[in-house]
Amino acid sequence: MPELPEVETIRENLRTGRSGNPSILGKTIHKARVLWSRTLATPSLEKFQALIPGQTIVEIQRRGKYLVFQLSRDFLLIHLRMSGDLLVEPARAPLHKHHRLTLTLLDASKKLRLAFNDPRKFGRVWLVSDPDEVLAPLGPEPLGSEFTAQYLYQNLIARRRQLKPLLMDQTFLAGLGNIYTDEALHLAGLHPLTRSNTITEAGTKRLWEAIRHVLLEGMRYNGASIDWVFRGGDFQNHFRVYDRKGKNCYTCGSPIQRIVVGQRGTYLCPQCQVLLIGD
DNA sequence: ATAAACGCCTGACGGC
DNA sequence: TGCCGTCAGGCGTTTA
Repeated sequence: MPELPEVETIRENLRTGRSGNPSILGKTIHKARVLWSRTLATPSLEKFQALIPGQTIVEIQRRGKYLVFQLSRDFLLIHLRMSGDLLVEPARAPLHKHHRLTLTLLDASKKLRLAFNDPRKFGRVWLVSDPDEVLAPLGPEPLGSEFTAQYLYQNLIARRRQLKPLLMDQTFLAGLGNIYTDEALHLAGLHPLTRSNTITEAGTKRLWEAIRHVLLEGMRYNGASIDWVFRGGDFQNHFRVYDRKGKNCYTCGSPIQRIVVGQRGTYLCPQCQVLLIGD
């Protein structure tokens, strides 16, 4: 579900507070409850419940699609996968059916609860002393200084993969998912099945700009809110191709096509994104 | 090296 | 109304 812009939106809301709830920065964790055991990737339940109490939330970072909670001693990493979300609620509120892990937080005035809600149970939580134990395999941040058009070109031509699955490979680039990849490829005028080694420098430049553009646009609209997981974003009203099968391309008017690439629904404009057979 | 198939899960939706 | 197939913002493992 959430891709980089949605994760960034959640991070910002947790840091600054939202809808009546305060920021969770500076709060101390009192108790951990794990309601679906597989949600906890590491360590064991016993160690987790022993290590968490007393640790303060110092800062919240993001790396790719991971949320990285810097605690006073350890790091708490959360990946929301397809359907996860993080909610701040009163500690005494009834437990929602889909809550998988909760942390009660001590506030000066009242008790709060940070709840990991995840209907499909794909999300995972790690408590580690070094975040690189989990994050090391990730590729660069698409909005970071390391990710230049030249870097992208060199790495695209070094492989012979289909563009879309390669862009969604988190070890190649960290943060793009199904929606933003389709949006970026359309904006760049590239077919998702294009072989990465056949791309031109000009095509790479368009792709690099498109990736950054759609991510920044997504963040500007606080991410996309689709399906039953509503988080207040608005980017779903600005999709150019995603979920627009049969509707007209805003650029050329052709009907948007839906194909399957790498087992994922893929939307493209057949007029704007022509597959060039090369190499 | 690359990619397909499948598993992990619940829920919404459309067709009959 | 109920049943069934399909689909869903992700990713790890196995197989080809």
